[in-house]
Amino acid sequence: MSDSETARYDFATAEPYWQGQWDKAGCFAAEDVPSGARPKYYVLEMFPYPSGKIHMGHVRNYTLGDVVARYKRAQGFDVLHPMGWDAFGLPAENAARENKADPASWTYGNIANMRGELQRMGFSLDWSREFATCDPEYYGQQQKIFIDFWKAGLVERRDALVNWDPVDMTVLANEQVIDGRGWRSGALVEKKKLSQWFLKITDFAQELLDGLKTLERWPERVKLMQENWIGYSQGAEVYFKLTADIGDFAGIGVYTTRPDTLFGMSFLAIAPDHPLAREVGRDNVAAAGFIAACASQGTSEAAIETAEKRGFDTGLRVINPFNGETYPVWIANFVLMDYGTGAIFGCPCGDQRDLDFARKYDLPVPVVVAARVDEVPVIGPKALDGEGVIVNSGFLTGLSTAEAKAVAIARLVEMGAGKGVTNWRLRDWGISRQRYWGCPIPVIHCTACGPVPVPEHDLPVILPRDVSFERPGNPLEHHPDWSHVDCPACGKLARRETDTFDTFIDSSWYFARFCAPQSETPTLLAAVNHWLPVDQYVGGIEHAILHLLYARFFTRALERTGHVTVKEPFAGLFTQGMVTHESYKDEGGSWLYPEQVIKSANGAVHRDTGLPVTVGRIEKMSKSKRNTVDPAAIVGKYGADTARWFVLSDNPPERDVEWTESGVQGAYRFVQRLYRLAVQVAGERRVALPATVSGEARKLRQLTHRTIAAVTEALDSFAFNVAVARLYELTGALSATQGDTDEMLFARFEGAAMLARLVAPMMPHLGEEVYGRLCPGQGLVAQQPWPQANQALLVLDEVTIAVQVNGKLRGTVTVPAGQEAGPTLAAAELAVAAVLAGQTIVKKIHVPDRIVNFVVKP
RNA sequence: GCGGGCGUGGUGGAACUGGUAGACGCGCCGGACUCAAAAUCCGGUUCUGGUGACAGAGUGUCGGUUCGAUUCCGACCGCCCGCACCA
Repeated sequence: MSDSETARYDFATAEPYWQGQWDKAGCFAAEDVPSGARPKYYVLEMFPYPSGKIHMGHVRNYTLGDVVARYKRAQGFDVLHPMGWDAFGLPAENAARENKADPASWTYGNIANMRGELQRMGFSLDWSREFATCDPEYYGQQQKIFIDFWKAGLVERRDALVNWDPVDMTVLANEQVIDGRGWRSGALVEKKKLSQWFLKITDFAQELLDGLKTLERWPERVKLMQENWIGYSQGAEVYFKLTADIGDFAGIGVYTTRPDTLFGMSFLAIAPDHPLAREVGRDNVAAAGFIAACASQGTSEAAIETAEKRGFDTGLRVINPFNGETYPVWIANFVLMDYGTGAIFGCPCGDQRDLDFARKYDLPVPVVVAARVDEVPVIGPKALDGEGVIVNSGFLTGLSTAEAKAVAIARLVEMGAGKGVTNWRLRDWGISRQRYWGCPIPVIHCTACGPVPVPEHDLPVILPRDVSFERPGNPLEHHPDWSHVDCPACGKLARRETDTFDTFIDSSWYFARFCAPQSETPTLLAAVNHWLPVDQYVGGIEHAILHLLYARFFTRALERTGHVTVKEPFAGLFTQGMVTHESYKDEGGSWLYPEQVIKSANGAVHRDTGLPVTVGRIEKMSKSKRNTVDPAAIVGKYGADTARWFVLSDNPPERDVEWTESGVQGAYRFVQRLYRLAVQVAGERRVALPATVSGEARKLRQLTHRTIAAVTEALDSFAFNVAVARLYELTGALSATQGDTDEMLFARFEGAAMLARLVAPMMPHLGEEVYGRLCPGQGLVAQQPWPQANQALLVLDEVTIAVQVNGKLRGTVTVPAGQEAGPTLAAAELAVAAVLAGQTIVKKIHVPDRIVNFVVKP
């Protein structure tokens, strides 16, 4: 055999060929409502935004999911593994403004290109389920869902303050406001009150919190982040009477988690945008000035001055219900209007912020918390915000802080001055966006009837394509006639809502639509009933809160409105790390692409100029730093399997992986090595399993079966890098074997065939190629069951165990596996006789098949 | 500030419920093949001392529990992530 010529794996031919074979055999197609009896497994990766090209993050994300999908399929599961496009969003509008491109054409063009790139990776996807969220067939169903939510009381319309960019004439998300200016226009952002649609996620706050406990296969830190975001807190609402009414106000409601410290009150503070503050500002110029100063604080100087607490004494006084004394009312910049009631009672001894404030304005600091009853502490610069004993507090004195909370609340209720309440950090979800490229909100505004839902027979409300991006602002508002419609209720001329949905809605139910993407209802109950929840969801940690929380809420709302039958969408979640790369700068400080840099022993130089290049930090691949590697180029040079193998092999998938050229070359070497091995073994004489297998051949068989067990365990626990290591090991051992006895030929063939099947979830094309050569005519690896380790071969014949003296390794001894203590200890003693000479053995420890330890003294 | 996580060779990392630390990959060193190169194959590679068998040290630092600690406990140092005046 001329191995140098024939034994070169031509991935460029093989990869498309096997993709065609899978397609022809329908390997990855699932049914909406399966007729078979196989158990179901739904694998889903977060679907991509169609930016135009796939990047390495996609390669990693979809490779991880694909390994799971292929592995579960081999284990006999009926696997659903779909793909689609998160296709609405601002980049399409920006492209329209910059290149005069139509957002729809731009988006669908990008999708076509990315679909091709994904298909070249050989992912085991059911492409017949593909959809884009900008398809009217999808977003029309979403409009139906919205109307159902509305009918179920989960939708509200109310005024809200938004970040308004006066140049772009659009609403900005918080993260689009940089130093108080719009990220695109650079204009100073205004706070503007707009009538907006809200989904009542807070109705589910308790359920969303409790539900986290049921998510056993979610990363702890994601659950913790959601828990903090939901922000459960328990406390009391306390009502303070004003000594004199002002306007319509006779008193102020305050939320506190520390009703036990009410006797330690020093002042009451309200938020600058509290209605009472505005009332005070009406005829108090100084107060109005302070309030205005606080309002502008939200912008550029905010970052600098955050720590500085400032206040304004209104001159008003309130009465503490517990001790009847009066306290001043301040307006304070650190009190937030949208948490609790927008007002606090200040207890400087038990709260650091209150203490800072009291010190600054020279307010009293009554001491009401102590470590012990008989010890009244002196308050320095630190407040006593922990647990303790209540002192100087009338009927609460002597109680623990926990007891005092309950007693205080009971007394407040008795007095009619307050009650125990639960508070949440979570806010309702504002879903209106003044944007074009999104799902139209299916509402008609009538001056007589108010907002009216678009009747179901008029759905979908289709996004018009004849829009102009010449003017700033939302093109839907400028459209000559789109918004002019008759009111569905009274028939008079009315106006269509021109806002579109937050695109997070699009991704909040796509997993349910994938179960039956052609359904004429948003979901097909029989299908979602079968497939949901998603068994394994894979995506980036950056979605730990928003997307994953919205999807959890949406699923509960869909359940309430009868669209799905589960409460949690994702039973298992895996969050993968980022793909990183070195960054490079030339002498002028400009970023360089990796392919512009040549590295040698004396440092890095520019490919064209030969000038020195600075090698910078390893950072997440990003276009701005030019440290990107294009998957298409890698696939062209090394093939899809090499790219897949590399992203799996280098480190645990939850961590960031650094893309290195030498690492990829290593992966490519392995591809070729495995292929050569297979060609060699395929050319050998084929024998049946001999009656007995011993010696080297038996050892090889044992390694093969240990590898099956180890790879199976590694895949079950997402330890793909460990699976890779075990496969390298088996390949190395197979290459090293010699001899052509029947037993060796059998052992080698078995090892190679198992290797093909074990490697197939990770490198599916090579797996087919190798399996096809070894086992011609036996079908596709993609349709083979997962190999089972032969238990008899997992039991070792003999073991080499460590022999320690006083816990230090002094030798090893090889004994039959499972041998009992007596003979093992005797052999061990012999092995370390030199060390034991002249010592007295105090104790002999024997852990079967593991270790022997002699405790000695002179 | 609050909450969470992580520290292992030159490097990415492995190590089951405490039981031979460094699997496997990358890099590096040496060798084979070749006119040469590429490709491939073989050997070595934690550190220190020694030609060597071997000896000593070693999983961020210090201490504890144990026959035995990368693993368990305590304190400290460093790095990363999330939230951020949430009353």
